[in-house]
Amino acid sequence: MEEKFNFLGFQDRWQKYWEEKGFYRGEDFSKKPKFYILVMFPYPSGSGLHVGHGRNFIPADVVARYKRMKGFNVLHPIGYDAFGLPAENYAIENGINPKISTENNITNFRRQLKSLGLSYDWTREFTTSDVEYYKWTEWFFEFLFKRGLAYQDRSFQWWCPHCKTVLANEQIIDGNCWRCGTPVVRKELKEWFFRITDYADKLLEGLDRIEWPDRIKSMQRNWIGKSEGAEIAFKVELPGGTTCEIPVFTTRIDTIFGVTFLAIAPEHPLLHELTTSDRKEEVGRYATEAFKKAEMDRLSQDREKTGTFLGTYAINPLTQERVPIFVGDYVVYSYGTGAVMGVPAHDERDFAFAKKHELPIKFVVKPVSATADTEKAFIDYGTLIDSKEFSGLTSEEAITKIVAYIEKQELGKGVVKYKMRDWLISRQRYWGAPIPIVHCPEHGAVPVPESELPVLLPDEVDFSPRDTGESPLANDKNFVNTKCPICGKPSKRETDTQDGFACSSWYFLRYADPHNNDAPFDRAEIDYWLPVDLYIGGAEHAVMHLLYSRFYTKVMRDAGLIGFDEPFKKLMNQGMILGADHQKMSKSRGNVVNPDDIIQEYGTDTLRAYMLFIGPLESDALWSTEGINGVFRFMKRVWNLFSENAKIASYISSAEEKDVDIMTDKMVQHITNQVENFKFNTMISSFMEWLNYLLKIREEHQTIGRTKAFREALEAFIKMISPATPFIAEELWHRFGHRDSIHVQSWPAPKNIYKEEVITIPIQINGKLRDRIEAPVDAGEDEIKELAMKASKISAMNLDFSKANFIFVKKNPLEKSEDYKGVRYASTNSFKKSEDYKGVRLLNIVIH
RNA sequence: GCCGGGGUGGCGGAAUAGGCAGACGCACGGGACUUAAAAUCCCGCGGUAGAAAUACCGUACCGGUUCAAUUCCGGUCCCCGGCACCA
Repeated sequence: MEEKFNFLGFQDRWQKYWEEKGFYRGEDFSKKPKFYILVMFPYPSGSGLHVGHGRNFIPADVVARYKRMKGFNVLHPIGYDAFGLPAENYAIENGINPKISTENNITNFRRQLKSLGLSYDWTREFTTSDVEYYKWTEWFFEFLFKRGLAYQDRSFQWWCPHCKTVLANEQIIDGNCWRCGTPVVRKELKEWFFRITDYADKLLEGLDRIEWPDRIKSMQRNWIGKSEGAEIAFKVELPGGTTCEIPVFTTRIDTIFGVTFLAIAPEHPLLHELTTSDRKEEVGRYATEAFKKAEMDRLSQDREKTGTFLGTYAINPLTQERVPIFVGDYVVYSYGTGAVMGVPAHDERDFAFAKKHELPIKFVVKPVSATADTEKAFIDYGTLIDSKEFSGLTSEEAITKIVAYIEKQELGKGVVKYKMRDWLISRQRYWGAPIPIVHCPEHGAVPVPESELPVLLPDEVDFSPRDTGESPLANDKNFVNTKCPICGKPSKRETDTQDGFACSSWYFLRYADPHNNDAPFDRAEIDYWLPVDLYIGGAEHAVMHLLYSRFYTKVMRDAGLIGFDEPFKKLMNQGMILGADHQKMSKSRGNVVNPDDIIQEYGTDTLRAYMLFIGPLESDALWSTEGINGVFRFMKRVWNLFSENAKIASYISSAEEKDVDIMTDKMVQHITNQVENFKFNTMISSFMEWLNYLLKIREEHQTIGRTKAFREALEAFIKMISPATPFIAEELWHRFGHRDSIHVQSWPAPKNIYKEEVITIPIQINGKLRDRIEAPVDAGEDEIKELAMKASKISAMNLDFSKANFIFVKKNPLEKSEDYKGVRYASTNSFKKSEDYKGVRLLNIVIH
């Protein structure tokens, strides 16, 4: 009886061995081609890893290990995104400094990551809350500040009453805080922003050059929200006899002849100036109501189009018509100019507003074919009517011509607007990278001199957050009080800290040169390793981390700090692992599965193989105990066959060796293809098929198990499965008598000693499978035709082949590519053309 | 509403680029081994009809192109994700 599959007996041993040997270190400036594979680094929470984390880390590790075997110099690093609220909240509740709890959590994370057999370069590990790291996060703040990309602004911000901090627009999901789900409220505060909007166009353009999922690209495009239109000013005669102008933004300047009113947002600065004295009370009441409503009804879908007349009129610059001006809360102040021209005939919202306030509806664009329906807005492009000299033009033509006209007449201009806002980066919390700014009564916001960085986060602080919109750091007099770097006058330090996303916006660069004390990184190291070749992480960061990182990268490139402007060449989003209740795994739901338990029961290799087998990398998958059992059975069968075969000392020969060799070659090609295409679930299936084949042929032909071909098949198998199941592979490899590690072996290539001689060809009659024949691999069409007509099931059909049309589907040898892309098939519609191809793969006989 | 993705057995899923639908695994049913159970091994497993051979139907639905469609085209329905009064 063979030895039991005792995985715990060798896992730790090999883990130590690999680390001592340093196999997984990325070698700076190696002559080998480099491959940088990165996973989104984890937040080291107190609850440790759950199996869902493996959904990301394990496939990435397979790629890293595969690439090493393919001769690449691989950089596969890991670190911790450690600044953030959970550690701080824990500190508040338990009085333990976040530094301590973070260190403890990381110790646990590191242990768990190692137990998963992940082949990280541990020499490059860092934590964003390390002084050595956040010094450079501060440095980057100043870098942006000096380039005019960081500024302070006092305005209404979204405040999370639970986290007691402001949030960036991207960090509000459906009106709630992205972290804790608490509804956010408006608060007027002076905050720090990064001018990401300056990069809107570059962020948009770069998306065309990177290999990212469409979903993420579309979310970013959506978020940036570029729209091209025109800005045009409407003149207003004010009650006092003076005049002013209200600029409006529109993407439909072709509808300007249909303007019947103007609407401005309640926040509009000209609101009171534009209101006649008899309307002041009413308008004031409306504006106050609107502000209140803004807090409550943010989410309501179809809000009523409320508003009220200001008492004043604006002049349509193209028609000189007088139109009433309204205030209406359906106008978004922060977009465009905060004022819109009301064209009820051609905009649904304006239509609803006009109906409610009994304003005229004037159609100036008619549909090209169908007749106009005057009971609703016609929002499509069409042909202009009643539009003076522009009548008869299509909307497209009219937009170009009217923009040209207003530019010539200096009434307005073509402009581009974005939905994206600047990134609000200050947080009123303790556990983050300090903002290295000193507020001097004379010189204003002054950056701390570079030589004095870092501004250290004080250890002894009263962490309690405040509702005032101040950071707990404001409690620490020693921290706050300082001198102005310019004039030396008593000044106050900035007490807000940076958004955690500031830390993660450049961490992928730091791995190239993680211990540099003189700079965030050395340019040569960056030029060697970056950009990241493959980045794997969750889709929840689509418009946060992934957008911010691209922004940082582009700024650095513009400053000449680095030589590329897109940090992540290829991006993949792993799906989530759902608990037994079909819900996302989380501690609060109580459906988490701890990898420690799984490893104890089944071993790391089984866990890894199951993670790969569970489904396509990008889709969500349900954790199932039955499922992992199936994979465990597979691992045990691998163990039994291989450990038994390891005892064979001398080989005999057998007639079936050729079959085994052909199968090995097929599988080598097939599995290589699957890894290259990240099809890990079918890759594991292929190993199962391969094992089933080996067990079956050995069952049928006792001697085959003792041949060289069989041993070679097992060695190819074990090498190729080693990225997925590194422990069992290493153990069996050594049992096969090898002294070196399996993880420094080369990836197998097909041997191509034998070619298949006979293949099975399916025979269809009128497109339906009726029989199969065995034929020589390069049999000609006539030969196959004869065999097909004689095939038992076909001949039993008594068909009249004289009128039959024979369609031979063949493989095309010309298109067999070098890179194991597999054999490709071409269907051939003309007999003439089919002469160019060899090797019939399918025959369809058409008889009518 | 707009954008993106999807719909295949009881379940997870497979089918590389139009060519054998359902690989592989789970669950289930039957059998072997066992005093018995677990473990392991063998057989079966889309639907309908049939004792069986086999036939017909079948990849959300309707239609089209093709010798051949899960795959391509047009339309419809449904599900998931994102954005949403953005002018």
